[in-house]
Amino acid sequence: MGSTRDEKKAELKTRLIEAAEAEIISEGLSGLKARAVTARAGCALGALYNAVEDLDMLVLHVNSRTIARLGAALQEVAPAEAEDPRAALQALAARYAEFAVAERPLWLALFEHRLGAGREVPEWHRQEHAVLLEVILPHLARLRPDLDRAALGLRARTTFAAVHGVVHLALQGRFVGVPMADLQSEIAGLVETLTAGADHLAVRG
Amino acid sequence: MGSTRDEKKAELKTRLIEAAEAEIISEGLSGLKARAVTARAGCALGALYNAVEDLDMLVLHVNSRTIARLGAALQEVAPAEAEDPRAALQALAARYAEFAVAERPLWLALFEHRLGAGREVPEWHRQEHAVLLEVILPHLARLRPDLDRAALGLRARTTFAAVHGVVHLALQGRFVGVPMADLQSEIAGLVETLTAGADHLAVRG
DNA sequence: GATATTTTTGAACGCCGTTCACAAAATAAT
DNA sequence: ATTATTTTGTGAACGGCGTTCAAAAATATC
Repeated sequence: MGSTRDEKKAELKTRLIEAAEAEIISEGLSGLKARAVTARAGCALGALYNAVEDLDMLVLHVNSRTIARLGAALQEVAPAEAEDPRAALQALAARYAEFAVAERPLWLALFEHRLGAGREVPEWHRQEHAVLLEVILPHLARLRPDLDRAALGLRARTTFAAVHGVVHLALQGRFVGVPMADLQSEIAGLVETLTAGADHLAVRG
Repeated sequence: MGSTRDEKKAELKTRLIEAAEAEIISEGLSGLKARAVTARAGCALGALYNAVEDLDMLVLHVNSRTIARLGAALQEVAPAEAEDPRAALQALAARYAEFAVAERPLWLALFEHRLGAGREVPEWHRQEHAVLLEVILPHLARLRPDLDRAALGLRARTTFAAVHGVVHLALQGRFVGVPMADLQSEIAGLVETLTAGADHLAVRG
């Protein structure tokens, strides 16, 4: 049995990630405590720092799982071969908001977590966010045949960020945010305006 | 001298707010420490809790000043009587992004600060954010005469949040964010698309 | 000047993330 | 099977944090 050690190590890591996920769900990201996580995972406090670098990295692993689920949910709703790009973008935005509302604490952790001073998000995790742009890109490309690849890449980021901003401010309950009751209809209105404008600008050149 | 006491009390509070502002600028919101603030303000640690409720409330006072400056900057750039609503919205969005870039730590504090569990942002501070919507509303109203007052109020929130989202993700340096070098041009493109779409939808009904 | 009130002070408290000397366990070597 | 070696688990201890509070200093009132 040359693999028992690595197996147990990986198992503990998984248990810690799941415990952290559960803690974020019930207590929020700011309520995530090393002692509570290790207690829930059934290990000693110090074991956390053997399994992962520190608490920040544990959050990154939770976020990694969340974004995988989010990406899957988005890819499911609007395949790249979909006929109508406007309908596809509407479906994507609606699904994005649904996910954020349904999994609020985990979705918030995705965007509100900050690494300690001077530390950089590792590249493997940065790349996981690419799916958020990839699901938009093909539909946006059909809508704006006048834009080149580079401009489309930027516009995909901008379009995502616009919808994201509406969802984020609403979920935070900020004064300037849209009330939760109007979130889906406002996002639909925003995407309608964006796609109408895109169509108009593309046709005119 | 019947007023010396209240004067000194208010003076200390001001000094603490200014010290907190300076600390946020140099260390970021997460680098704000009670000991550093009181040292900079030239008072004892405990004095902070006599001047304000706690550190969170001190941040709220800093945010109050920031949003006043931001509101003034926006009102200056696009008076409500401006002729062209599309140009006005472009100018507002550009100015918003400029302010965020120029005062990054303070602007971030405005949107990333969270009160401790269960606590609510006091109403006086919530209302201070209204200016962000008020500067948009008249121009949006001209662009969308088909919408009633309630729908316009919601759409102002949505429009603000869309631009805000692009700026926020860019300033955080997130993977999905637009590169800082392209921020202004992407915001211009977003507003162009939004206003073109709004115009199109309003004309058709 | 004496008394009452308010403000200032900084040591102390409890909680936090993180470390580390040590114990236990698993693997390797003999 | 026994010993040696390496890895993993443990939890007390550390330093830093926001916050509190009894005592001291400062100010107001008479």
